[in-house]
Amino acid sequence: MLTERQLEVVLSVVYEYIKSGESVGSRTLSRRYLTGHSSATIRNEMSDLEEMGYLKQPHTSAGRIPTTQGYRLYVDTVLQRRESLTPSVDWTKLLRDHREGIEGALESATEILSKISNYVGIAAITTIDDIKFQKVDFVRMGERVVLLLVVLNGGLVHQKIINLPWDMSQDALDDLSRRVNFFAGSSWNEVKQSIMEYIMGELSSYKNSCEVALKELEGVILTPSVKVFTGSKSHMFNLPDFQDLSKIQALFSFLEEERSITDLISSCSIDGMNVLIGEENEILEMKNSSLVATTSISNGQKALIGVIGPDRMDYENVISAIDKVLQVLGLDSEGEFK
Amino acid sequence: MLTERQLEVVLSVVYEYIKSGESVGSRTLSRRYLTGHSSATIRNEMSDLEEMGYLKQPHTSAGRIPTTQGYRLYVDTVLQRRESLTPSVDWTKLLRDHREGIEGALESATEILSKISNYVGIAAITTIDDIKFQKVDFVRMGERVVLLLVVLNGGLVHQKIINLPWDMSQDALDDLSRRVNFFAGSSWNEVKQSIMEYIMGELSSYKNSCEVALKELEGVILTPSVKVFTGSKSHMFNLPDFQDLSKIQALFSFLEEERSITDLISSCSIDGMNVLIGEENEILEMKNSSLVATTSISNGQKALIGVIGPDRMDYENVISAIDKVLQVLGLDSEGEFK
DNA sequence: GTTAGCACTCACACCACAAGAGTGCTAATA
DNA sequence: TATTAGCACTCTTGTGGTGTGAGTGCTAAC
Repeated sequence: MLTERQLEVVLSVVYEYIKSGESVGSRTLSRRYLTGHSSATIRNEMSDLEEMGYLKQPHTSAGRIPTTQGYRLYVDTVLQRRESLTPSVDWTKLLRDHREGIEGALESATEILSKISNYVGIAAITTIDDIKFQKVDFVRMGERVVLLLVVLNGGLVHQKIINLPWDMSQDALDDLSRRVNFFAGSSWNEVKQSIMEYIMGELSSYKNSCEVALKELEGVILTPSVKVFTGSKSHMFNLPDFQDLSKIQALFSFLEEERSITDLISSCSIDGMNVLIGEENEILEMKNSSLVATTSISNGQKALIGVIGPDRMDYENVISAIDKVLQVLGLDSEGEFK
Repeated sequence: MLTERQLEVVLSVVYEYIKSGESVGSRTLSRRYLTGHSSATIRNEMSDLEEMGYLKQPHTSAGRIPTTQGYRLYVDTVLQRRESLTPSVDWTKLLRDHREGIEGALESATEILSKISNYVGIAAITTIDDIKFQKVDFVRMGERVVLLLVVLNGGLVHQKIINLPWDMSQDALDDLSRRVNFFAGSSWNEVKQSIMEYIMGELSSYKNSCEVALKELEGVILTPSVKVFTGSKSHMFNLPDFQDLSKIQALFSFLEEERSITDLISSCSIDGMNVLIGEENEILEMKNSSLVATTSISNGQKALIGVIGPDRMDYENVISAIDKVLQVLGLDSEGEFK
């Protein structure tokens, strides 16, 4: 168990290291944070804390930097003490005019988070079980080629090109759409049966094509799909943590793979603020980086908004920034549009 | 005017420099390319060519590297010698062949180009004058909130959230959609008048809201919009041209701004293969980079597919890669490519 | 016009050296 | 017993000198 003073040493090292980016020496601490103690005393404490796993030295005879465990202690303390701070930025203004629907809103959110955190904002939205559709549209693009548009309940729009075995006129397709849309808001399993009956009856001349169309529709609705958004990234080059080409390349190629981001996201199991620090991440490319993100579920969709940055991240600011963005988006309360 | 031998020197320097990435000396040339001449002779030629602006020295007493003018000579020679492959591409076919519509097809194209060229594939599609719509849909998302979906003639899908002054039921919205869709395929100016009349008559109870809705629709249809896609980029870190952090940051932040890419694209005026080398680019961040891209117009849309890389780019490969990608996208009717 | 020869230049890698920051340890101190 | 001052030691970083190799420019000979 840590003494009060030891805790203070760890927190000070983390705080100072986050601020400066350089390893923290005993003298700095004794002058700025623990003014009542000499550097020698603190040196002894630091030595003990290194043995306990909270601090480490980048090389012999350098100052100390936090380990993942040290960051963890800091973050847990911060999260415990957290009070919603007053925003220094006019968020509402930034997000008010997201005219591009939920996807546009998430994209704006990542952009804002990138800007104010100086790290990389990310967001994702995925459908979870028993999603309902709000509107379906079949648009004839050419002979036997149809564009399928599906608006899901939360406002997500999916599009897919499908090929039919037999050509259908736009009128016939409209007929089909109308029939399907009659069930808008019901869950797919309820819908399926009655539509099939209808096809067998009134639309039987297009039976094959309709079956294909509905099969595709079912695929779009039932297949859980993820959409990922990332904010601007190029300012990461300026961080001292990424002066090394290979490090920043690792991060960038990681962020480029949608697949790897969805993996990362799936490790956010807590319903609320998730903080994954450095080595706590399963994924190799993230061992040097951290993820702070909140998840929230509404309308059959799970959304995630967060920030990826170096493990030497300004967790306190990032956490409150995410809080504020969520608040403005209204995602923490209801997934409805205002 | 250049002598035969001078031309050969320039082309050899460009070729060798593209291959090796290091400045090319007179001895290398005399041994590998112009075996009939001594290094001293070539030194003299190089000195002349430097004065003429085709070559330059990174520093005194180093070998020569091409100037923009040198690259230009090389590219023009290559382009002249190339057997012209399928020059025009039917973009509409692209759409049919890909599961995710034209946007998905373009995205795949950038991914493929990134992979096979080792630079960055880019693509863009933009509407040009008098675009026609194929289908319009108004979907009620909440009180006075409507999702507007527009499918343009080429298969581009636009979505936008609009706010109405008065609430409209989904039935009323369907009514409106149906009426608008009656004119699918006509140009907007023809449509506008008759729809307005209809609103004034039969839909007059929703007059205000309908006017707003149509105004927004008009905006979506008439405002020229650009969609930009970029392929994977992180392999660019491996190029010797971007070992400098500041250079690669410049490129990445450039590629991150959709705005700047559209600017770049608009400078591709030739209908066919455009090559913009280094300083030929208007844009500051591209002075060190080059763009190779083809444009083509069909269905009221202008599409572009190309590659961005360092000015020391393997133009020959890139040009044939783009040719090939276009060919595959245009000819393969089953549409699955990897 | 072409070539051999030679002096010169510059980038780069290597080394030694000094300065500075910070540690660990020991002995003195409250 | 806990704390502190003092000191030797370690390691990074920056700097200047030096040697090497690649390549040029120039001149004189072919």
